[in-house]
Amino acid sequence: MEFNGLLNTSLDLNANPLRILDEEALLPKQESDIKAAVKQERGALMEEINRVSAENKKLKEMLSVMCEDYTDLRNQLMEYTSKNLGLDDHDQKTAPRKRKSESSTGNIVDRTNNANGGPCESSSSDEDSFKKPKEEQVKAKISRVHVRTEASDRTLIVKDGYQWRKYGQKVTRDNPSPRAYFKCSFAPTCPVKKKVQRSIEDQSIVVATYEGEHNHPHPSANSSSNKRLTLGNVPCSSSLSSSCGPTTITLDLTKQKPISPQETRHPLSGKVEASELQQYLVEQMASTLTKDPSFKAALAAAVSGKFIQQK
DNA sequence: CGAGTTTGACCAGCGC
DNA sequence: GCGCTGGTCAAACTCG
Repeated sequence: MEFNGLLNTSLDLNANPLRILDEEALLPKQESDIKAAVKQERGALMEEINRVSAENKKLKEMLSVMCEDYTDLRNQLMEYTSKNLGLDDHDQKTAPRKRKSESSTGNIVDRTNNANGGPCESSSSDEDSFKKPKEEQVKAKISRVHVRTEASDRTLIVKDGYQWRKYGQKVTRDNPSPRAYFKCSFAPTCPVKKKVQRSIEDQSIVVATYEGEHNHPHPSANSSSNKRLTLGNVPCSSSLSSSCGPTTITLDLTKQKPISPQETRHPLSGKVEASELQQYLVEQMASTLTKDPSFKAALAAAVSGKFIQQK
């Protein structure tokens, strides 16, 4: 995947000495020592340009390596996902019985036939296969969505367009953040449940786990709001973050930038245009980097360090 | 007043 | 069998 074509990785750090030189060239200077000093400064600045250019090139290379790694990982995920779609039954038969929980491995069970299809649904798991004999044959589809919210926002609200009724909240053992339980209240017969809990690793990320399939149309199918998180009948799950667990998707709700309708589909749904995906990812990466104060600070320190070295 | 939320109690599965 | 834990229930409460 070629991201470089989409990215202008040049860094304008206001370090362009030519502007200064142009101004200086306009000044009438007759003393030869001044000219010599200017010459010397020009040489130093040209050297600085070379250094910055080299650094820029290095950063470009790093970025392209990152992009290649991402592409590799993505391809591996796609292969893994497509392979596993047919392996669920076998895995379940050979697996040991386990407690009903996704906490230890992060795995989430999908015991149905993946009727949602496509690379979005995935994640076979061994657990849960022998327990709950009274459980219905139609076991709920389970998918997981990671949603990035403002860190200061302590509410456990994931706006996915559906209407939810909270029926419980519990503090779990392995996460100090409470877990909220929701039922779909849009249709009385809708069996879908949702669990929402903040990520233990990153409190700004809310993890929403969906169980079941809505038996009614999306309530906001015609409205533009809430479309962003709606990835099909049940919010689509796909992830690069977990190679063997449930597929997940991380969405950044802290950005208010309007998005095009194409972006409402998950990039890995297989139907989205590759160029759109590229652009989306590049925007996400750029946004993340520019928003990161530590990245900015490190960059500023590196650049200022270079200037100080010159003096 | 109805719908939604909160929260303590209860239940069932699991490990020891 | 007991204790721990996650999931659910339902009465009390809040809010529009």
